[in-house]
Amino acid sequence: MLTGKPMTKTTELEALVWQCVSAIPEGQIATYGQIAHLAGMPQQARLVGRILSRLPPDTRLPWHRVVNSRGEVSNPNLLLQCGRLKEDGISVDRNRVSLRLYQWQP
DNA sequence: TGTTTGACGGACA
DNA sequence: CTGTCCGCCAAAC
Repeated sequence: MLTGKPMTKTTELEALVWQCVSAIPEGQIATYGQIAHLAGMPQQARLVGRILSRLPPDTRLPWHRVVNSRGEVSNPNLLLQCGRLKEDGISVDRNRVSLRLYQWQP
């Protein structure tokens, strides 16, 4: 880690979240709560959302594969995320995807 | 220092 | 299906 920032608890969790998100296969999706759970912090889906909101715009992390528990795109930039999901071969209808069809089962 | 805000979630009406 | 309520918590005010 050469961030210069102190290794606080949240930055450690941040790295864990990044790792979980990067593991989501193309063509599949995960929920914020699911990532929170995988990262060992169940019940803190909100924190996952905040961590993703801080990602640099040029990141390679497939953050677009993360949606809320109802399969809705929560990202303020709906067009970008929906577009990327479609590139992954996922059908998006009214800012929504089918969790039943695409949710990742680790 | 107290309050509000969010890329959330689950229970319930 | 829609909407309300509450738990969660770091960051921004």
